Amino acid sequence: MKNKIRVRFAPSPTGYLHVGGARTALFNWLFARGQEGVFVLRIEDTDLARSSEEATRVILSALKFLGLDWDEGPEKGGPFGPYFQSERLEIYKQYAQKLKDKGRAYECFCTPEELAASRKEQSKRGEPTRYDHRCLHLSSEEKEAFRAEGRRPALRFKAEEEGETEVRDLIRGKVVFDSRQVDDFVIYKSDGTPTYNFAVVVDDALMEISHVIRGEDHLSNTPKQIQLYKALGFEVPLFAHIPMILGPDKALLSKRHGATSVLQFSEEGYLPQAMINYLALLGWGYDDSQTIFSIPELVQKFTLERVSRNPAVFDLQKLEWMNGVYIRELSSDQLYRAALPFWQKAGFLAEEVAAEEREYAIKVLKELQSRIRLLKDLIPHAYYFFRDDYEYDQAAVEKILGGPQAEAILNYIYEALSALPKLDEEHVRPLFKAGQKKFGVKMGGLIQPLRVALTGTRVSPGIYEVLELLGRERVKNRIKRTLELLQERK
RNA sequence: GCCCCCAUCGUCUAGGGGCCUAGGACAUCGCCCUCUCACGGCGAAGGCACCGGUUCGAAUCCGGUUGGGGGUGCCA
Repeated sequence: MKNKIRVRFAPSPTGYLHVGGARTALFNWLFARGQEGVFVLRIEDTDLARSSEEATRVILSALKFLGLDWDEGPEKGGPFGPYFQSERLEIYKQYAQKLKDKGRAYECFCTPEELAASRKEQSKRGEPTRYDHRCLHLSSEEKEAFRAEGRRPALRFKAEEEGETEVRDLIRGKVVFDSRQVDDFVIYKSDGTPTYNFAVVVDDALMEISHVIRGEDHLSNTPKQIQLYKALGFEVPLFAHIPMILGPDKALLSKRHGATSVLQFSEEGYLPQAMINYLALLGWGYDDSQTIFSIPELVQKFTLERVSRNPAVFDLQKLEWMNGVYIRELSSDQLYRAALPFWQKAGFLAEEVAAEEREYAIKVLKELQSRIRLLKDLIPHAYYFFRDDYEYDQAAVEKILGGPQAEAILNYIYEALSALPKLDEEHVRPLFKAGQKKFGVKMGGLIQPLRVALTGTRVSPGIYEVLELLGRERVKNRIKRTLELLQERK
């Protein structure tokens, strides 16, 4: 069981799961699934003030929405638990003590103000900002004096004084840092909780993580962590730092660029397959021609070697396009199930849907399927299929129904339709043909006024489909209502 | 300030010395299909940041410049 591939996703529950985190989770998941490895989920909630259970729940449900299932972690357990850092505090304490015993950690009584002043000085002199070792050789008397002042010490790691620290990165190759860049950083805060850099090393080592796949923002901190691994006698894992995701302005993607929460995308009607496919393509590519990948295909084809090194701009338009692709791939039953919550929310369908209504809904969906990119588009696009109280688009009324013949045309269609045995293309088409001659217009000259009358808009599925779906009663009522509207306008 | 990473069409990318007069996808524009809108089909425009090397030959290798991103916290 040694040398088994184990990866982890370790979010801190301080908010929702954003697309950057989702992409990191995805790459870990793909790597694990493709290598028969284990995907661990660990919650990094050491910052009690900012972490919440609610955020944890939201993150879990976002991962579930995407279909990124974990082998060990919350709700699952596993042999390397607990998987919440807040439940591992005793463990960190032990390893901190170990460092102290080895002389690789020491108490520091400096105040934040003192540290800031020192950094400012160093920066002014053009030197790297690092801890000045002020508390490295404190005598017990000096420590007592500080304690008497009421100062609580933090614990600092005694970093290496010289040499180089190498990060072996599967995506970037060997990255070398001058060890002097690594200062004596804090591993335990004065409030008695471990810092990120310390807890992450202890956890990754104890959980036997073989590959640390995470955002590039962690690359610069990696030498610190490697020094910790070595000081603690742990084996150093392999790293893979994946590029950041940026907004259109090339700044780090954040809320101010719009929706970045996975669950929010779900609420707007993005499909998980589309999210996965799009996210996979942000920072990873396969060959020169393929952009649509099924999830099994991604699992099979994903490799860290093909992850790109440069940051990627999040392109919402491409995601939307891709969502449209996946919507068009859905079977009518799948599409119905996806649409149901949206139409129920809009009041188009009841909680319990009768068989007949379901059948009607599926027919409407069939017409709308190629016309939408997000499930939420289904609400405005389907309004007139479910409700009679649609509004008329003013521009459409002006332009299409404003002509001198509009009333006559609608009257003609009203009469002609009433006489037809069935409102399908076969029966209706000849009627339009005749109308063309009668009014000296093209097909559109008849169809557009009818469309506006029936839907209130200039955009809809084909007119024959609309007629058939609405049925004779509704069609007649709507034409009549439109004619009344035209009367009023005079 | 110091350190690290990165650099191919507007965007995501293919490319890893000659197969490149640089390929694909989204977006844009045009044409076709057509009752509108989509879908679909066809086509166009658009890029190797710059400067030096190395080489018979550089998008590809090396160095520098510039630009972007990240880190530098008792946040993660």
